[in-house]
Parts: sequence; structure tokens; C-alpha cells
Amino acid sequence: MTSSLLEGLNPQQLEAVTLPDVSALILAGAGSGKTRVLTTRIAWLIQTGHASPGGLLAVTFTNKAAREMLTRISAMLPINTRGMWVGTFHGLCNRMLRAHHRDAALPQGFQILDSQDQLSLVKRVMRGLGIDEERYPARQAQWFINGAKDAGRRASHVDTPDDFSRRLRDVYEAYDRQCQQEGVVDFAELLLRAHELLTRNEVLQEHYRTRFRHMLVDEFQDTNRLQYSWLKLLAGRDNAVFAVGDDDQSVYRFRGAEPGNMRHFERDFAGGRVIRLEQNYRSHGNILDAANALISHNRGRLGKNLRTSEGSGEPLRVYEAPTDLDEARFIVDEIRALRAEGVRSDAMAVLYRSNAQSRVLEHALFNAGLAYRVYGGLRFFERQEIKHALAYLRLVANPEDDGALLRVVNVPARGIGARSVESLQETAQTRGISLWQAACAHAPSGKAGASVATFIRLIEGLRASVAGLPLAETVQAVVDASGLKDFYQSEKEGADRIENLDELVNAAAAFNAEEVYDPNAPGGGVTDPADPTAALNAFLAHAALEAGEHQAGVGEDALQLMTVHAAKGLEFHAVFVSGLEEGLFPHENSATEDEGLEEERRLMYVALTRARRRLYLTFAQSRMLHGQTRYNVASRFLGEIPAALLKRVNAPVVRGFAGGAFGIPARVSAPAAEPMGGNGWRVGQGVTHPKFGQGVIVAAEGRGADARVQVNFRDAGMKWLALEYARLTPA
DNA sequence: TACCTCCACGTTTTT
DNA sequence: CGTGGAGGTA
Repeated sequence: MTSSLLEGLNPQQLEAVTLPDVSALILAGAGSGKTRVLTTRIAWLIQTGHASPGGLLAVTFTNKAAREMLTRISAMLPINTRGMWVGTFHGLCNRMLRAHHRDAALPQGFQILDSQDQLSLVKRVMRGLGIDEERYPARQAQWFINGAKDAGRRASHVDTPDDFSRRLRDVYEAYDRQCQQEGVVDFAELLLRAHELLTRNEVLQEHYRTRFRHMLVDEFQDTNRLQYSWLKLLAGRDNAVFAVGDDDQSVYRFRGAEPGNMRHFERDFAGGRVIRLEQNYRSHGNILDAANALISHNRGRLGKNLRTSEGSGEPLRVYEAPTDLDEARFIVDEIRALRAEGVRSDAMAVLYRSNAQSRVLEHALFNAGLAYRVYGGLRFFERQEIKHALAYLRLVANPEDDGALLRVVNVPARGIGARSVESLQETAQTRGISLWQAACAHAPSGKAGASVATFIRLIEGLRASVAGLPLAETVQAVVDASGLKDFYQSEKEGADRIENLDELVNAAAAFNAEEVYDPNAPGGGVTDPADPTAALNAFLAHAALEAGEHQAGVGEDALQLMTVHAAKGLEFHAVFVSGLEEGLFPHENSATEDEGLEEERRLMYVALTRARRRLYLTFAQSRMLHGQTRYNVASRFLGEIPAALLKRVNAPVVRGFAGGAFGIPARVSAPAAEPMGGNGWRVGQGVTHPKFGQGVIVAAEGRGADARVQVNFRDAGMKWLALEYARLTPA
């Protein structure tokens, strides 16, 4: 009963879980039991009759988080969680749009574009408009469109201060028109369209407002403007929004997250009801002290200090390596030692700022014969062969989908080359019809026309033969009939791809069992059961919205390698934060503006708070990056951690310190300090500049009149200087 | 149409 | 250094 549900909660957690029907902001620090509070709150609301399972909405950013929430709820309550509106923003909006596709002006079987699909559609549209791809990179246009949508703006409402943005606005407009014609929506469109649906349709708005008396939001600091607006719209004046987040862990500003939403929320919803969860159940004291000290350098925080009832534990271990290879070697040695002590590999993680850093580490681990797993990279539904198969399925579900047609019209090769496709595109363009219609009605003459006709017959034959079949058999039929298998049979990488195609059939079978036959499942029950392609559409939406695992879960007990971003939300017994160098972490692209630097610091805060017991901070004096050796100084973040919490685990040859314990790394004489092309300067050398003062040369490039050096100045920071002009004198 | 070479580029990323 | 995309050639 209630008592068992609430057992073991600390006073703040208890207060949050048992709040009355009001909005509140829960400032949940790292490791403070955030997910537990969220799920217990839901269970408590249901158990005490404050809400029915169908009367609340819980929204997360990832499918994983949504799944975990559902799992925990069903462990706490004997209810069927299937009908509950628990999911990602995109998943819930998809569900809403499927249910009201008419009101949202979408075809019943609308398809969802992932970023890849979106980019190719943007490219296609830009080519159609005859836009110079040199001056207007498609990526940038895509970024522009998504940025506008995330801010809730249609092309007609976008700010266009200059010709450049006017041109991008045109692309946006044409792109949206094309999406509408093809019956496809991108990720941001799911949210924007759902928002517009609710704004315009007061009946629906009232329906959902009356229904969702309680709304719960996870990772609130990551919401963007549109998501915030969506929540506000659904909440109306009366509903209770329970927002859980941590402004110190906001690390997605670069993709539109508005950490300021937390402050707005306090004003717009919470009426000052803010509960802080500061008791940490994860880390030893020294780790938390380090994290608290570091993050205190940020301004404008909502304010929060983590504490633990555990002891201080060990000091943080700092290792300074001469090179990135030595850094990797050190990490390998330590992991071996930890394993010998009985620590499992999967309880240890090596974190880095950018993916490029994983290579050296992987190399060292591979040579040492240590099992590891790298997060990131291609995911299941993003694989080429899977995208091909899905494109066939999309064509079966919706022949107007030009993107899908273009993807597979000639895969495997069936004699419909670039010329034929171009001719189809011309016809489609001039008549304002889809490629499919163009292909049906105006096939090119001769041999090419025959090929097009064969393709049309293939798809139509598939559609007919698949009607009424269960999903898995549909997928099987498409995989078989498309010729993809034969196609990959002859490829060298083919074996894996064929295996993946088989795996797609399995995924369809599993999906079938779990979701589609449940009338309340997202994407399942809300589609018309009489619609023969309902199951297929639900599966295709699933494929787009949940791209699957990053990598097959091969290594059972493997060391975890990932970016700091990817580590958010995870915890490990031992954590290595590697590459702690100026320019890398904080990254040089972020260090120029305050906002960027503060986000880097939050990222570092996330990194530190991943560790339960042991934390290593490592950096290298020199590192191979982009094909050349770079000489970096230690990250300023090391200097922001009280020295008393740190312990150096190597004995470097100290030559000179400037600006605190880690201002300038100790430097070994050779081979790190190399002479530079006979111009009298070398990396590692101390210099004085008339304006910037004292510093150390950390990198150099070019020669003769082009020669430039990067100098880390004690006071002025990192600068690139042209040797021809800069009046440098040896220090 | 398939392969190959050259060139540009190089935070972070879920949906 | 390594990759991925584009464009050119067999």
C-alpha cells in the first residue's frame, strides 16, 4: 500500500512524491533518485486516486527512459501500463497525430523522416529550386529548418534580416510543401504539427486538457521552446505539471535546449514550488566535493549542492601523460589492475569529449586484449540495408513517398539509372505529382520505360500479396521480393547485411507481439484496426522514432567507452575522464563565449558525477589530432577542483608552473618539445608578448611568412599569432 | 555503372 | 590521420 510505496524516501523525495495537485519544479541533482521520485509520484497519484492511469501524461526525451519508467511503474502497481501516455515528446505527438490525422491535415499513413531522410529531402528540394549548394550547404538549411520549427515558427514567420536567410526561408517553405505532398513529417514537425493541432482545434485542446490533469516531465532542462510551449498548452490553467530536471546537467543547448525554461517554469507554473533533491546516493564525498566546487564557477544557477552520507573515499587521481598514447596506456594498465581487484569491466567507463578520441583508446584496448564497447555510431534502423528494406515497406504503405522511391528504385540495379530518374522528376515537377504517379502515367519510352513498369509491378504486386498478412510476414515478403538479399549476396560486406535483414523480420515479429495488437499502445490502437496497413505504419513509425541500440550488445562484460554526453544518466564504479586539455575539454569552439564555456563546465560536472567510487582525470601534453600533433595545456577545469581532493599518480618532470597547479602542464624535455622549422621558436617555449604578457607556445603551423604559433597566455588565454607580425620575445 | 581517386573536413546528438 | 562525399574515368 501507500506505506510500502513511500518507504525509504528521504524527506525531500517524500515531499515531492506526495505533493498535492499543483505544479512543481523538482531540482534533482545527479544521483539523487530522480527516476525513483518520478515513478513513485506516478504510482502514488494512481494509488491514492489523484489520477487514473489514463488521466496522466509522462514525457521523456529517450525511449529508454520511457521504457524504464513503465517498467518501474508496473513493478510498483498491479496495473496494465499499456494505455498510459508515457513516452517521448515525439512518440506522444505521433500518437496524437495518428489519432487525429484528418484534423492535422495528414494522410492516415503519414511516414516519419529521420535526420538522414530529412537531409536528402532538403537536398532534393534545393536542387529543385536551383540553389547553389556551395553557398548554401544542405546541412545548414536543415539546421535552419529544424531550428525554426523548434522555436515554433513556420516559414512565413521566420526572421529574414538578409538575403541569405531569405533564401533559406524559401527552402524551408518549399521543403514543407514537399513534405505535405509526400505525406511525410520530420521529427520537429511531429511536435509543431501537434502543437498547431491543439492550438487551432479547441475541442481537442479541451479534450486533452480535461484528460491530463497531471503531466510529468523528465529531464526538463533539455526542453526546447516548442516543447515548453506544448506543455504549457496542454497544461492550461488548471493542470499540474511535475517537472524534474537539473540545470547543472543541461548539455544540449547546442541543439535547441533552453535551460532558461527552468526559470520560466518557476514563474509560469510552479508559483515558487521548488523542491531540491540534494542527497546523492551514488558517489563518495570527494567526488561530490569536486563536482560542487567545479560547478560553482557557473553563474545564474538555480542553486544546489550535492551531499552524501557516505565517507569521503579516495582522492581523485590525476594523471598527466606525455602523449595521448601514453594516456591510453595508463588507462589500460589501471583497468587491468582494477580487474585484478575484482572490478567488472562493465562497471568502468572511459569518457571523452569527442568521438575522435576513442580511436587511440580502442587501439590500446584491442592490443591489450581487453573487451570494450563503444557507444555511438550506426544504429540498427539507420543501417543502409535496413533503410532500403524500410523504403520498400514505405512505398507499399504510401506510394507518394518520393524519398522512399528514390532510395530503392534502382537498388538492386534494375536499369533505372540517373537519366530515367531525372526524367521522372521532371514530369513530377511540371505536373505537380508524385514520382510514383509520374512513373505510372508517364513512364519513359523504350527500355527504360519497361524497367520502370517492372518496378511498379513489383511494388503493386507486393502491396497486393501482403494485404492481410501479419506484420512479420509482410516484412519477410518485402525482403524476399525486393531482391535485396540477392543484391547483398554478391557484396563483400553482404553477410552481415543479410543477417540484419533477417533481424529486421525478427524485429517485426517482436513488435507484432508487443504493440500492435494492444488497442491502447502508441501507434497501435489509435490507428484504424480495419486499415490493412495499420500494423505496418505503426512499425515504420517505430523504426523512425526508435532507431534501436547503438551496437549489438555483444560484449557481456566489456569496458564502456563513450562521450560525456552519452554517459549522462549512467553511473560506474570507476570512471576515467580523458583528454582534459584546453581546446578539447573545454572544446575550443565553445570556449569563446561564456554560455559555451558554462555548458562545457556542466558537461564536466556530468562527467565527474558519473563515478561512484573511483575517478581518474587524465590529460596529455601532446596529442595527435587531425593529422598533426597538438600541444595542449591542462584543462582549466582541473584548476577549478580543490587541490586537496586531487592526487597526482605520476611524477612528471616539472619545469615550470604558471597560473596555478594546472595552469601549464609539466613538460618533459623530449620528445614533446620539438624545434620548429628553424625559425628559432619551439613548442613548449616560454614567450612574452607586449600586449598579452607571459605565455607558452603550445602549437605551431605553417612556415615562412605563414608561420603561426598558438600561445597559451597566463592572463589572456589561448591565442594564435602570426610570427611575422607578433612581437614575441623569449621569456 | 562501378570503382577509384582526390579533396575537404574534422564537438557534442535524440527523436 | 581517417573518413565520407563528390566527381571523374574505365
